[in-house]
Amino acid sequence: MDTKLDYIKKQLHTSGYKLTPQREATVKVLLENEQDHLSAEDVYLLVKEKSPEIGLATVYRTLELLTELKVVDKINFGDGVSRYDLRKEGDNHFHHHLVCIQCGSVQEIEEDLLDDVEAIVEDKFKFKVKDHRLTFHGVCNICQDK
Amino acid sequence: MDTKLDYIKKQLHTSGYKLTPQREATVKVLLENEQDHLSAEDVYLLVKEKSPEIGLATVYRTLELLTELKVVDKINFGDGVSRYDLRKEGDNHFHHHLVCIQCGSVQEIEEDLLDDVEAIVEDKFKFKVKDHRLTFHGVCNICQDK
DNA sequence: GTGTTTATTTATAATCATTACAATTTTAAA
DNA sequence: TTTAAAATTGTAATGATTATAAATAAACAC
Ligand SMILES: [Mn+2]
Ligand SMILES: [Mn+2]
Ligand SMILES: [Zn+2]
Ligand SMILES: [Zn+2]
Repeated sequence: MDTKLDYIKKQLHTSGYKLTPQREATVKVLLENEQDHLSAEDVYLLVKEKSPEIGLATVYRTLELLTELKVVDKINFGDGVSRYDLRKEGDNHFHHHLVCIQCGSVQEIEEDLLDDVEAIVEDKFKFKVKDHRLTFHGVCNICQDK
Repeated sequence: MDTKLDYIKKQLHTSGYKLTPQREATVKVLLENEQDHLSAEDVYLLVKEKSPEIGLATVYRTLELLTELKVVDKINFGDGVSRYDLRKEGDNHFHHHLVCIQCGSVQEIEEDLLDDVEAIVEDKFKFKVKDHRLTFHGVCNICQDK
Protein backbone atom coordinates (compact mmCIF):
# COMPACT_ATOMS: atom_id res chain seq x y z
CA MET A 1 0.00 0.00 0.00
CA ASP A 2 2.75 2.42 0.93
CA THR A 3 4.72 1.34 -2.11
CA LYS A 4 1.80 2.31 -4.28
CA LEU A 5 1.44 5.60 -2.47
CA ASP A 6 5.11 6.33 -3.02
CA TYR A 7 4.76 5.48 -6.66
CA ILE A 8 1.90 7.93 -7.06
CA LYS A 9 3.83 10.52 -5.09
CA LYS A 10 6.64 10.17 -7.59
CA GLN A 11 4.24 10.58 -10.50
CA LEU A 12 3.02 13.82 -8.99
CA HIS A 13 6.53 15.09 -8.37
CA THR A 14 7.62 14.22 -11.89
CA SER A 15 4.95 16.58 -13.20
CA GLY A 16 5.75 19.26 -10.68
CA TYR A 17 2.98 18.65 -8.16
CA LYS A 18 3.23 17.94 -4.45
CA LEU A 19 1.46 15.30 -2.45
CA THR A 20 -0.43 17.60 -0.12
CA PRO A 21 -2.23 16.13 2.92
CA GLN A 22 -5.55 16.45 1.07
CA ARG A 23 -4.19 14.73 -2.01
CA GLU A 24 -2.69 12.02 0.14
CA ALA A 25 -5.99 11.44 1.92
CA THR A 26 -7.75 11.21 -1.42
CA VAL A 27 -5.24 8.79 -2.90
CA LYS A 28 -5.41 6.62 0.22
CA VAL A 29 -9.17 6.30 -0.13
CA LEU A 30 -8.70 5.24 -3.74
CA LEU A 31 -6.08 2.68 -2.71
CA GLU A 32 -8.27 1.32 0.11
CA ASN A 33 -11.17 0.86 -2.32
CA GLU A 34 -9.31 -0.33 -5.36
CA GLN A 35 -11.94 -2.84 -6.36
CA ASP A 36 -14.75 -0.27 -6.30
CA HIS A 37 -15.71 2.36 -8.82
CA LEU A 38 -16.21 5.41 -6.67
CA SER A 39 -17.79 8.65 -7.76
CA ALA A 40 -16.33 12.00 -6.70
CA GLU A 41 -19.03 12.25 -4.06
CA ASP A 42 -18.23 8.72 -2.82
CA VAL A 43 -14.56 9.64 -2.50
CA TYR A 44 -15.44 12.90 -0.77
CA LEU A 45 -17.55 11.14 1.88
CA LEU A 46 -14.87 8.54 2.55
CA VAL A 47 -12.08 11.11 2.75
CA LYS A 48 -14.14 13.18 5.15
CA GLU A 49 -14.31 10.31 7.62
CA LYS A 50 -10.60 10.71 8.32
CA SER A 51 -10.06 14.30 7.22
CA PRO A 52 -13.32 16.12 7.97
CA GLU A 53 -11.89 19.48 6.98
CA ILE A 54 -11.46 18.62 3.31
CA GLY A 55 -13.56 20.43 0.72
CA LEU A 56 -15.54 18.85 -2.09
CA ALA A 57 -13.86 21.11 -4.63
CA THR A 58 -10.47 19.80 -3.58
CA VAL A 59 -11.56 16.23 -4.13
CA TYR A 60 -12.81 17.13 -7.59
CA ARG A 61 -9.59 18.95 -8.41
CA THR A 62 -7.46 16.13 -7.11
CA LEU A 63 -9.35 13.53 -9.12
CA GLU A 64 -9.04 15.72 -12.18
CA LEU A 65 -5.30 16.02 -11.61
CA LEU A 66 -4.88 12.29 -11.10
CA THR A 67 -6.82 11.72 -14.30
CA GLU A 68 -4.51 14.01 -16.24
CA LEU A 69 -1.50 12.18 -14.88
CA LYS A 70 -3.11 8.86 -15.82
CA VAL A 71 -2.96 7.70 -12.21
CA VAL A 72 -6.69 7.05 -12.42
CA ASP A 73 -9.12 6.60 -15.26
CA LYS A 74 -12.38 8.49 -15.33
CA ILE A 75 -15.19 6.27 -16.50
CA ASN A 76 -18.89 6.61 -17.07
CA PHE A 77 -21.22 3.66 -16.71
CA GLY A 78 -24.30 5.54 -17.85
CA ASP A 79 -25.72 6.60 -14.52
CA GLY A 80 -25.28 10.33 -14.18
CA VAL A 81 -21.87 10.34 -12.50
CA SER A 82 -18.21 9.92 -13.40
CA ARG A 83 -16.36 7.20 -11.57
CA TYR A 84 -12.66 6.91 -10.91
CA ASP A 85 -10.62 3.77 -11.29
CA LEU A 86 -6.99 3.44 -10.18
CA ARG A 87 -4.64 2.20 -12.86
CA LYS A 88 -2.49 -0.73 -11.98
CA GLU A 89 1.16 0.28 -11.77
CA GLY A 90 2.71 0.06 -15.21
CA ASP A 91 -0.48 -0.55 -17.16
CA ASN A 92 -0.65 1.64 -20.19
CA HIS A 93 -4.11 0.58 -21.26
CA PHE A 94 -7.28 0.84 -19.25
CA HIS A 95 -8.74 -2.47 -18.13
CA HIS A 96 -12.16 -3.73 -19.26
CA HIS A 97 -15.46 -4.06 -17.46
CA LEU A 98 -18.39 -6.45 -17.40
CA VAL A 99 -21.57 -4.71 -16.33
CA CYS A 100 -24.51 -6.92 -15.39
CA ILE A 101 -27.78 -5.55 -16.70
CA GLN A 102 -29.70 -7.42 -14.01
CA CYS A 103 -27.87 -6.83 -10.73
CA GLY A 104 -25.70 -3.90 -11.76
CA SER A 105 -22.47 -5.54 -10.62
CA VAL A 106 -19.23 -4.50 -12.31
CA GLN A 107 -16.50 -7.05 -12.84
CA GLU A 108 -13.01 -6.24 -14.05
CA ILE A 109 -10.92 -7.90 -16.73
CA GLU A 110 -7.20 -7.44 -16.41
CA GLU A 111 -6.18 -9.15 -19.63
CA ASP A 112 -5.89 -6.82 -22.57
CA LEU A 113 -7.47 -9.12 -25.19
CA LEU A 114 -7.48 -6.36 -27.79
CA ASP A 115 -4.10 -6.81 -29.47
CA ASP A 116 -5.59 -8.26 -32.63
CA VAL A 117 -8.36 -5.71 -32.81
CA GLU A 118 -5.93 -2.84 -32.33
CA ALA A 119 -3.72 -4.19 -35.06
CA ILE A 120 -6.68 -4.09 -37.43
CA VAL A 121 -7.62 -0.59 -36.35
CA GLU A 122 -4.09 0.69 -36.88
CA ASP A 123 -3.74 -1.10 -40.20
CA LYS A 124 -7.10 -0.61 -41.82
CA PHE A 125 -8.04 2.77 -40.38
CA LYS A 126 -4.54 4.18 -39.98
CA PHE A 127 -5.51 5.17 -36.46
CA LYS A 128 -2.69 5.30 -33.90
CA VAL A 129 -4.23 3.72 -30.79
CA LYS A 130 -3.20 5.26 -27.47
CA ASP A 131 -5.86 3.85 -25.17
CA HIS A 132 -9.26 2.23 -25.16
CA ARG A 133 -12.50 1.80 -23.29
CA LEU A 134 -14.26 -1.54 -23.49
CA THR A 135 -17.35 -2.45 -21.53
CA PHE A 136 -19.53 -5.48 -22.03
CA HIS A 137 -23.16 -5.38 -21.01
CA GLY A 138 -24.81 -8.67 -20.22
CA VAL A 139 -25.70 -11.14 -17.50
CA CYS A 140 -23.15 -12.09 -14.85
CA ASN A 141 -22.62 -15.70 -13.82
CA ILE A 142 -24.54 -15.27 -10.56
CA CYS A 143 -27.62 -13.83 -12.26
CA GLN A 144 -27.50 -16.60 -14.87
CA ASP A 145 -28.03 -19.18 -12.12
CA LYS A 146 -31.43 -17.75 -11.23
CA MET B 1 -35.01 7.25 -45.65
CA ASP B 2 -38.74 6.57 -45.56
CA THR B 3 -38.06 2.86 -45.31
CA LYS B 4 -36.01 3.51 -42.21
CA LEU B 5 -38.68 5.75 -40.79
CA ASP B 6 -41.28 3.04 -41.38
CA TYR B 7 -39.06 0.51 -39.71
CA ILE B 8 -38.74 2.69 -36.63
CA LYS B 9 -42.48 3.35 -36.71
CA LYS B 10 -43.03 -0.38 -36.56
CA GLN B 11 -40.63 -0.75 -33.64
CA LEU B 12 -42.61 1.86 -31.75
CA HIS B 13 -45.94 0.22 -32.56
CA THR B 14 -44.66 -3.20 -31.53
CA SER B 15 -44.01 -1.80 -28.06
CA GLY B 16 -47.32 0.03 -27.92
CA TYR B 17 -46.16 3.54 -28.79
CA LYS B 18 -47.31 5.83 -31.55
CA LEU B 19 -45.22 7.85 -33.95
CA THR B 20 -46.49 11.29 -32.98
CA PRO B 21 -45.56 14.30 -35.11
CA GLN B 22 -42.98 15.31 -32.52
CA ARG B 23 -41.45 11.86 -32.43
CA GLU B 24 -41.42 11.76 -36.21
CA ALA B 25 -39.67 15.11 -36.39
CA THR B 26 -37.08 13.91 -33.89
CA VAL B 27 -36.45 10.64 -35.70
CA LYS B 28 -36.13 12.48 -39.00
CA VAL B 29 -33.42 14.70 -37.57
CA LEU B 30 -31.58 11.62 -36.39
CA LEU B 31 -31.90 10.04 -39.83
CA GLU B 32 -30.74 13.19 -41.58
CA ASN B 33 -27.66 13.34 -39.36
CA GLU B 34 -26.80 9.69 -39.14
CA GLN B 35 -23.08 10.23 -39.32
CA ASP B 36 -23.07 12.71 -36.44
CA HIS B 37 -23.23 12.15 -32.72
CA LEU B 38 -25.80 14.66 -31.62
CA SER B 39 -26.55 15.66 -28.06
CA ALA B 40 -30.13 16.14 -26.89
CA GLU B 41 -29.65 19.88 -27.21
CA ASP B 42 -28.28 19.46 -30.75
CA VAL B 43 -31.31 17.41 -31.71
CA TYR B 44 -33.63 19.93 -30.09
CA LEU B 45 -32.18 22.83 -32.07
CA LEU B 46 -32.37 20.93 -35.34
CA VAL B 47 -35.93 19.77 -34.73
CA LYS B 48 -36.98 23.30 -33.88
CA GLU B 49 -35.90 24.53 -37.30
CA LYS B 50 -38.78 22.60 -38.88
CA SER B 51 -41.09 22.24 -35.90
CA PRO B 52 -40.58 25.37 -33.80
CA GLU B 53 -43.34 24.45 -31.38
CA ILE B 54 -41.58 21.38 -30.00
CA GLY B 55 -40.44 21.35 -26.38
CA LEU B 56 -37.03 20.35 -25.08
CA ALA B 57 -38.57 17.90 -22.62
CA THR B 58 -40.25 16.09 -25.48
CA VAL B 59 -36.97 15.66 -27.27
CA TYR B 60 -35.42 14.26 -24.10
CA ARG B 61 -38.35 11.90 -23.58
CA THR B 62 -38.31 10.76 -27.17
CA LEU B 63 -34.59 10.05 -27.10
CA GLU B 64 -35.03 8.15 -23.86
CA LEU B 65 -37.83 6.11 -25.44
CA LEU B 66 -35.79 5.37 -28.53
CA THR B 67 -32.92 4.29 -26.32
CA GLU B 68 -35.14 1.86 -24.43
CA LEU B 69 -36.35 0.40 -27.71
CA LYS B 70 -32.74 0.10 -28.90
CA VAL B 71 -33.47 2.30 -31.90
CA VAL B 72 -30.63 4.53 -30.78
CA ASP B 73 -27.65 4.06 -28.49
CA LYS B 74 -26.86 6.61 -25.85
CA ILE B 75 -23.14 7.19 -25.65
CA ASN B 76 -20.82 9.35 -23.63
CA PHE B 77 -17.52 10.57 -25.03
CA GLY B 78 -16.40 12.22 -21.81
CA ASP B 79 -17.53 15.77 -22.46
CA GLY B 80 -20.44 16.50 -20.18
CA VAL B 81 -23.25 15.42 -22.51
CA SER B 82 -24.90 12.23 -23.69
CA ARG B 83 -24.97 11.67 -27.40
CA TYR B 84 -27.35 9.61 -29.45
CA ASP B 85 -26.39 7.28 -32.26
CA LEU B 86 -28.90 5.54 -34.55
CA ARG B 87 -28.48 1.80 -34.76
CA LYS B 88 -28.22 0.35 -38.19
CA GLU B 89 -31.27 -1.75 -39.02
CA GLY B 90 -30.73 -5.27 -37.78
CA ASP B 91 -27.54 -4.62 -35.84
CA ASN B 92 -27.67 -6.21 -32.45
CA HIS B 93 -24.36 -4.84 -31.23
CA PHE B 94 -23.35 -1.23 -31.00
CA HIS B 95 -20.65 -0.15 -33.44
CA HIS B 96 -17.23 1.10 -32.31
CA HIS B 97 -15.65 4.53 -32.30
CA LEU B 98 -12.24 6.04 -32.88
CA VAL B 99 -11.84 9.32 -31.02
CA CYS B 100 -8.89 11.49 -31.99
CA ILE B 101 -7.26 13.07 -28.95
CA GLN B 102 -5.84 15.86 -31.09
CA CYS B 103 -8.69 17.07 -33.32
CA GLY B 104 -11.60 15.49 -31.48
CA SER B 105 -12.97 13.78 -34.59
CA VAL B 106 -15.04 10.63 -34.14
CA GLN B 107 -14.82 7.89 -36.71
CA GLU B 108 -17.08 4.83 -36.81
CA ILE B 109 -16.19 1.18 -37.24
CA GLU B 110 -18.97 -1.01 -38.55
CA GLU B 111 -17.18 -4.33 -38.29
CA ASP B 112 -17.76 -6.13 -35.04
CA LEU B 113 -14.18 -7.40 -34.53
CA LEU B 114 -15.00 -8.66 -31.04
CA ASP B 115 -16.15 -12.22 -31.71
CA ASP B 116 -13.00 -13.75 -30.29
CA VAL B 117 -12.92 -11.47 -27.29
CA GLU B 118 -16.56 -12.18 -26.52
CA ALA B 119 -15.92 -15.89 -26.74
CA ILE B 120 -13.22 -15.54 -24.11
CA VAL B 121 -15.43 -13.41 -21.88
CA GLU B 122 -18.29 -15.91 -22.07
CA ASP B 123 -15.98 -18.87 -21.52
CA LYS B 124 -13.58 -17.65 -18.91
CA PHE B 125 -15.84 -15.29 -16.99
CA LYS B 126 -19.15 -17.06 -17.59
CA PHE B 127 -20.59 -13.71 -18.58
CA LYS B 128 -23.44 -13.76 -21.10
CA VAL B 129 -22.66 -10.87 -23.43
CA LYS B 130 -25.65 -8.87 -24.68
CA ASP B 131 -23.94 -5.75 -25.96
CA HIS B 132 -20.73 -3.78 -25.78
CA ARG B 133 -19.14 -0.37 -25.90
CA LEU B 134 -15.72 -0.02 -27.46
CA THR B 135 -13.94 3.25 -28.03
CA PHE B 136 -10.35 3.74 -29.04
CA HIS B 137 -8.56 6.92 -28.13
CA GLY B 138 -5.63 7.91 -30.28
CA VAL B 139 -4.47 9.91 -33.27
CA CYS B 140 -6.48 9.87 -36.49
CA ASN B 141 -4.79 9.48 -39.86
CA ILE B 142 -5.17 13.18 -40.70
CA CYS B 143 -3.54 14.34 -37.49
CA GLN B 144 -0.72 11.85 -37.97
CA ASP B 145 0.27 13.61 -41.19
CA LYS B 146 1.07 16.82 -39.35
C1' DG C 1 -71.34 12.02 -32.18
C1' DT C 2 -70.85 13.33 -27.08
C1' DG C 3 -68.67 12.64 -22.94
C1' DT C 4 -64.77 10.29 -20.65
C1' DT C 5 -60.37 8.29 -19.94
C1' DT C 6 -55.52 7.84 -21.34
C1' DA C 7 -51.38 9.30 -23.62
C1' DT C 8 -48.61 13.02 -24.92
C1' DT C 9 -46.79 17.50 -25.00
C1' DT C 10 -45.58 22.05 -23.23
C1' DA C 11 -43.44 25.40 -20.37
C1' DT C 12 -41.19 25.82 -16.45
C1' DA C 13 -39.34 24.69 -11.99
C1' DA C 14 -36.36 21.59 -9.45
C1' DT C 15 -32.45 18.65 -9.06
C1' DC C 16 -27.96 17.23 -9.17
C1' DA C 17 -23.19 16.84 -10.71
C1' DT C 18 -19.61 19.67 -11.81
C1' DT C 19 -17.06 24.03 -12.29
C1' DA C 20 -15.91 28.82 -11.25
C1' DC C 21 -14.76 32.24 -7.92
C1' DA C 22 -12.98 35.06 -4.22
C1' DA C 23 -11.05 34.86 0.14
C1' DT C 24 -7.85 32.43 3.03
C1' DT C 25 -4.10 29.36 4.18
C1' DT C 26 0.08 26.92 3.23
C1' DT C 27 4.44 26.39 1.12
C1' DA C 28 8.47 27.85 -1.17
C1' DA C 29 11.55 31.49 -2.61
C1' DA C 30 14.00 35.78 -2.00
C1' DT D 1 11.04 38.31 7.62
C1' DT D 2 8.80 39.66 3.25
C1' DT D 3 6.98 38.28 -0.94
C1' DA D 4 5.17 35.39 -4.35
C1' DA D 5 3.18 31.08 -5.92
C1' DA D 6 0.38 27.02 -5.09
C1' DA D 7 -3.32 24.96 -2.95
C1' DT D 8 -7.55 24.77 -0.35
C1' DT D 9 -12.06 26.20 1.36
C1' DG D 10 -16.87 27.37 1.27
C1' DT D 11 -20.07 28.83 -1.66
C1' DA D 12 -22.17 30.56 -5.82
C1' DA D 13 -22.94 29.66 -10.65
C1' DT D 14 -23.54 26.71 -14.47
C1' DG D 15 -25.48 23.43 -17.30
C1' DA D 16 -27.52 19.01 -18.36
C1' DT D 17 -31.23 16.35 -17.16
C1' DT D 18 -35.59 15.22 -14.75
C1' DA D 19 -39.97 16.20 -12.47
C1' DT D 20 -44.33 18.58 -12.32
C1' DA D 21 -48.68 20.58 -13.40
C1' DA D 22 -51.57 22.39 -16.80
C1' DA D 23 -53.05 21.99 -21.56
C1' DT D 24 -53.88 19.12 -25.92
C1' DA D 25 -54.65 15.35 -28.56
C1' DA D 26 -55.98 10.72 -29.35
C1' DA D 27 -58.57 6.58 -28.25
C1' DC D 28 -62.57 4.59 -26.08
C1' DA D 29 -67.40 3.85 -24.32
C1' DC D 30 -71.91 4.74 -24.72
MN1 LIG E 1 -12.39 -1.02 -13.01
MN1 LIG F 1 -21.37 6.22 -33.96
ZN1 LIG G 1 -25.74 -9.93 -12.17
ZN1 LIG H 1 -7.37 13.97 -35.50
